[in-house]
Amino acid sequence: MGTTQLETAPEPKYWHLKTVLSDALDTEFAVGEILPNERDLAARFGVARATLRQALEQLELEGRLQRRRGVGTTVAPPRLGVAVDPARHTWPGAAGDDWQPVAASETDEVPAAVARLLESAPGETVHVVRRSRVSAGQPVAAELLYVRTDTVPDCVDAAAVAPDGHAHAVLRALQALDLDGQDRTVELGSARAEDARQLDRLPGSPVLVVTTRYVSRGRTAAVAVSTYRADTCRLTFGERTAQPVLAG
Amino acid sequence: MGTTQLETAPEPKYWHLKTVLSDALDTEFAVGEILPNERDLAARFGVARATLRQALEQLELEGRLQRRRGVGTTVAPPRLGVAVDPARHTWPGAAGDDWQPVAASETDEVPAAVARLLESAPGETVHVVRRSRVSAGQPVAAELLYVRTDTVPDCVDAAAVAPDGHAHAVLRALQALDLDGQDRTVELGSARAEDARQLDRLPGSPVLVVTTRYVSRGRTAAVAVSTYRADTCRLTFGERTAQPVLAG
DNA sequence: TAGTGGTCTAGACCACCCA
DNA sequence: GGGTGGTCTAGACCACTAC
Repeated sequence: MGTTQLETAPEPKYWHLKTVLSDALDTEFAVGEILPNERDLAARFGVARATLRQALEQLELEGRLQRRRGVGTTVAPPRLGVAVDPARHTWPGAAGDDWQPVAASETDEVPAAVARLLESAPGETVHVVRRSRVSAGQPVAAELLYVRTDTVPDCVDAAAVAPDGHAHAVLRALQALDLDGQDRTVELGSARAEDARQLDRLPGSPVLVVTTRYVSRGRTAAVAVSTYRADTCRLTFGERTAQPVLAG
Repeated sequence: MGTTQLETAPEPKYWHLKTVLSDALDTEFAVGEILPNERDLAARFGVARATLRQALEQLELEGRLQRRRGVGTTVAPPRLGVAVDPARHTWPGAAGDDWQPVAASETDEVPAAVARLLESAPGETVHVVRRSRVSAGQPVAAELLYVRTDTVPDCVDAAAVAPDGHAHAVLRALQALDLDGQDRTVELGSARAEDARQLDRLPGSPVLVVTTRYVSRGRTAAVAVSTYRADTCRLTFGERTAQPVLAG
């Protein structure tokens, strides 16, 4: 055994590539700068395009790169810190929140997980309000807010009154109720078609799914499913919002 | 124009495959059951293995599947709800927390983002404690806890005293301090080699990175970077821990 | 040793953006 | 129309697990 090989870890090519590219991004590129195209990069590193893409995908996942079909690959700015409920225990739609209602309707198509949280019977209809959150000029999150019909009884006819009045009627009705509290979960998901469109991403892009439960009079009155772009967002809890990022 | 084609959305094959597989998982498979291998599945659906894998990767990302090299692909159980600080404002290592110290040392290799939070000078050494979190019998998170040396001055020599005493000495010293508060961020990352090993995953697997800042006497005393398995974990904030999942 | 998922290749075509 | 990233193919070999 002449060859002393300590830890001949056969590091995958794409992994090594990712490291090299990551270092290059730190030292040789500025935010917003366009990288060479994938075919050229692959040739330069002597790998197949698929392998190069595997490295780029990881870097995009970590928020280091931004890729747009027909345009190119650019160096992404640091992730945007977005506050998830700034410790204000308020209903959605309260004065000063960062969401804009987009549409609203009444439906009985409630995802099973949401129906369970709402304690709604199968087939029971609920209000559903689609909202959008914009921060620093770009869309960061899409939301579906599910509200039990019986918690906002005054809204039953309000929908018919104004063309876009339904969303506002529901949100306004919520403000009048007591809010006992809220709790929240965060998990990884992939953007469904409609959310992806709203977030200006491709379907299947990684997203952070925040599920918020609003409790009133000891019962779950509403459930919000908020879908944040995982590539560009850093969710913040508490006071801090400024600092950049650690990922990867 | 005889062909009336409303929205001929050319849905990618892997996307459609994902939908089909997802439905099949709901109706025809039980948790823990082993799927046919990738080559057979690809043949059955008439696609290349790479395409089939693209669908499987998404389903794994959403926590629906679990894949292990040399073994096979199994149906994953619902994601595990793990509480991220149950609203108890305590130092890490407080009685009853779910973390186990693994190792500790003093180092000056502090990630830039952490150094910024700690307000530590470049080259300044800090204590770093590696911890592990196990829930329901499986590892769910790996953590690196960075503590300013000057906030726990009694630890300088404690490290030499006991073989594994360093970690405990640092954690014990923290308990004696006043804790003004903490704040937190959550973002998507990919597991680095050491974390991946600790989490029983491959390097690069998607993880949820929780960065917690501990403030004492108006200064940042410690920063914890906790890396949770994104495929198996749902982070919970607040009281709720039980309910299953919505993702994808 | 046989079977699994993980990596990699060298092509091809498509959808999209912009000049 | 030319260039970009996105999808897809049909192979090959490797690393790991279990028998």
